[in-house]
Amino acid sequence: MALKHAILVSLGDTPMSGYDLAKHFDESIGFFWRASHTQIYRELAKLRDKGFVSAEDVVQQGRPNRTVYTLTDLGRDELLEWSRQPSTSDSIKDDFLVRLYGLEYVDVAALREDLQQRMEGHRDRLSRFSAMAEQMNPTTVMEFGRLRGLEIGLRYEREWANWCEETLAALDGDTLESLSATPLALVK
Amino acid sequence: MALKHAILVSLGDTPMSGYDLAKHFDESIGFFWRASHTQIYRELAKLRDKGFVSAEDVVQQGRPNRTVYTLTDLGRDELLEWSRQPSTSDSIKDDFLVRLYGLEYVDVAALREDLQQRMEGHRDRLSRFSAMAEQMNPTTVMEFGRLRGLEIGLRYEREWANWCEETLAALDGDTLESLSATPLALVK
DNA sequence: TGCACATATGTGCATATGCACATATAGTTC
DNA sequence: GAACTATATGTGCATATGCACATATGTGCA
Repeated sequence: MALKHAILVSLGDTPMSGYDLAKHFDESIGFFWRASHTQIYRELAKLRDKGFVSAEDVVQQGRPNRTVYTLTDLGRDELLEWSRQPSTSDSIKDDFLVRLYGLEYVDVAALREDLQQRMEGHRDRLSRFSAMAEQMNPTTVMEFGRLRGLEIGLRYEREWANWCEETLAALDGDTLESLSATPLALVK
Repeated sequence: MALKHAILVSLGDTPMSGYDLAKHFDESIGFFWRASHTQIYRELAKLRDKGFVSAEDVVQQGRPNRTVYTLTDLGRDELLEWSRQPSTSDSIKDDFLVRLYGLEYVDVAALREDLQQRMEGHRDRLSRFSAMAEQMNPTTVMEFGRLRGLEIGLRYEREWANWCEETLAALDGDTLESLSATPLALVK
């Protein structure tokens, strides 16, 4: 379970409130581990109880008060220990691919629209990641790691976007209809 | 939630027991949606209660009896309805990438070994998927969908394997050590 | 005045999921 | 004979996770 560790790493950059973390998860580290604000608040309470982070209330004028969390030395130790365990990539779970697997049972028109949406999403993220990667110029170990992470994200989005385009073309054409007639047409 | 639908689709191919399904998930559809046998048995009970599958006890000699499940018309309806909802790709959750994101806090030697393991896993699956794809020769709509699924899986594994190799090379070399001196060395 | 929005932090409930464990039959291997 | 493997189906418990909702402050807008 890395939510805990994703939070600790994020707080290592700079102390943050739960609200800040939620936004941070939406933008950067969220590509590797997404989380909702409810989960973040709950996890922060646990981390504080264990002493991995320290909490400080900050009074604000004009806005509600914040609780700002800081990574402690104990938290750093925890990160080091965690990094020595083998990583466990969470299983892939993709609704869309299950539908494709059972193509005969699904509404192909709906699938097409879904595919279009997907493609646009992948393209958006691809251009966003590209722009981010271009701005990066690693001078530290940390920046090197983040650029590598961005790099795999970029390739992931690129492959998916291309795959969506090809699949859409095959579904939009008469490939499906002609399948029984010319079975070899699909094998490139 | 597609576990339910992954099961229904699988049972559409051929009636199966929970045990069969668990094995099936380990081999084919599991690339898109992994599940443990406990989860499968629990889900089957729910699907039977809803009438999406029918159950039949099969007495065996020499081995424990089986309960074989068959997709019903109601199950088919459910699949169609499900396919009309927009798909929800489950969030990416990768321990390893979180570690890379917080590279300064982790044990790099351990990370290297982990990376090596990952690379081998991706290469194994890549060759397995390649072999499977070569054997496929789609003559039906269903087979077309499955080949497309295999295709994205193949690309996914290929990109990851390559990325692992590059990252390993960077970590094995003196890239990290020389970072402060030659910050531009990493940007290809 | 009322409403939506941004900030900020949570609770309750249902479901998902994994791990350890339980149980039973029968063949194979040491 | 004991241990191990494969078949076959489950339960109990803890944790993870998301959705809906609650609460509080202040700003901008119609």
